[in-house]
Amino acid sequence: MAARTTDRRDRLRRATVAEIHSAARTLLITHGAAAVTINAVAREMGMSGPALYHYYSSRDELVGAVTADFFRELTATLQAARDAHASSSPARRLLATSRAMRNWAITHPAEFGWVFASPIPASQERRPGSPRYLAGRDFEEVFLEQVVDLWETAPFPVPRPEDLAPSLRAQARDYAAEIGGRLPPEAVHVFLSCWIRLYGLLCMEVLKQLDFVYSDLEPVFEECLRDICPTLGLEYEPPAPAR
Amino acid sequence: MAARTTDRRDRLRRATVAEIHSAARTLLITHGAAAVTINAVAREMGMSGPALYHYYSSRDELVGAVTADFFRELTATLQAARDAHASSSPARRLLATSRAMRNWAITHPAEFGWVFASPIPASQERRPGSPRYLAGRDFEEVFLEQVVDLWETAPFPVPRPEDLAPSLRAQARDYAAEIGGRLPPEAVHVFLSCWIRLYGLLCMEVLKQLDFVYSDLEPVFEECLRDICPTLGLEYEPPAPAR
DNA sequence: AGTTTTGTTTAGAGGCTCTAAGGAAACATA
DNA sequence: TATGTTTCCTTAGAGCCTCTAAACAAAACT
Repeated sequence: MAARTTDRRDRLRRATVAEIHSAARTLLITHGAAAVTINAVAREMGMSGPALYHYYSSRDELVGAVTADFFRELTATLQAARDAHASSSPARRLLATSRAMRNWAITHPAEFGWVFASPIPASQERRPGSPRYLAGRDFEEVFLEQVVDLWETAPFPVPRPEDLAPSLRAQARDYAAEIGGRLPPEAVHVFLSCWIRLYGLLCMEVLKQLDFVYSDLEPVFEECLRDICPTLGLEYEPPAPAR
Repeated sequence: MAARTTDRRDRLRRATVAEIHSAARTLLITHGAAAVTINAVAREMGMSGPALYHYYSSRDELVGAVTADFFRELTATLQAARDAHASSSPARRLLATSRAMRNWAITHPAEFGWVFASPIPASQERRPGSPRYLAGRDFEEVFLEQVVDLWETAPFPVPRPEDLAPSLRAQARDYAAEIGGRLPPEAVHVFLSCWIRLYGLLCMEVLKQLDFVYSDLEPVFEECLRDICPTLGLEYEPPAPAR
């Protein structure tokens, strides 16, 4: 039976791919990004180097696939946080989602750093259609959808169109179209302002650009959240104390 | 005469070091960070690879030295911008310095990216005392000194100490001590909040983390400046139009 | 049973970092 | 001026990497 054996092959291939990713991740965590080489990954799983080229056509492609994995894991974590607060207020839900993001970042520093200070920046894997790109979209969507929800139920204040710089307005309009017009350009701009602050802070934390002064950035992060809340018309609430 | 010939040797050595840095920079700009290898740099200047090990004991050390170069160049640019506005208001001076930073970043994307998304993150060159570390200090100092000046002539509002999270207060106090007590901890915190926003935005721009929506970040940067100004008790002024 | 597809292996070309050993020039000194 | 020393640079090579090519085993299809 063609279908069954194809299935079986597929299963084996999938298992191998999973093992490759797992080996790569182990190497990343234990020996850093530079240690994730085709040869080392193969060695880790008792194979000889060139065999991996039957699964990925280059090291960059492997890196991109692993990155997409991490992205998806982060996205799933965010969705779980969101769902755990499905019946809370939008403010509490968005705060929980944001905190889940930082929590994943600091509990998975190697993975987060790998994704965001990617060793493979402008090359192959950032083009539309790549696994990495698609995973990034889904990630972003978790926040976007909550802001859309917010916008529809309790619209936050936005600047007048004429107060936005022309080039900014054009770019916001393009993006608004790209997300299916779920937000008007001005609301897109507010969303992105918040996003930049949140995301920027995490990137700096993970790139250790603030080490020279702050080692514990949790209160800085909370302050950032507190700052952002009014922009989205939300009421800040401190995190639930550890239980 | 011993002194003269030693001088001569020193001069030659310095010239070679300069040529090494220049070759490395050319490679960085034209072929990206990965192309800056010991071998390629040597080849670029008609030498054979191992010769470079008479100047730097490892690739990492060369990378660190070049990074420090870039840092110093950026710092000099900032100082020039500051000095060009020596007689302007503190607000105008600080805005000019900030804009000079972004200007250097976008006119030298390879160098800025090299410095901030450093290919050599936690390793050797980030320890205190390294060229890279010292250069980073001088860089930071350009902004710090202006904020100190501001604090002394027109103190900006700061949170009450009891409004800062305890761990934050402790960290701010340490840093305040490190800069010779020129700012009280609360003012340190305000300074750093601004710094994080400015610097974070530039890092994200240069890491192309915002490409998915904004390609021209100039207006976003201006908006960030406008946002920061009141925090430091300054009046925002738009940039002088290009002449 | 024979053919194709798939997964793997070894061999190897060409790159990299970095060490080791040797030669040549410039300098210091008798 | 002749001799020793320091400095700079070379080639050789070990060991890592990516990636290609060719050979071979095994499973799947016909």
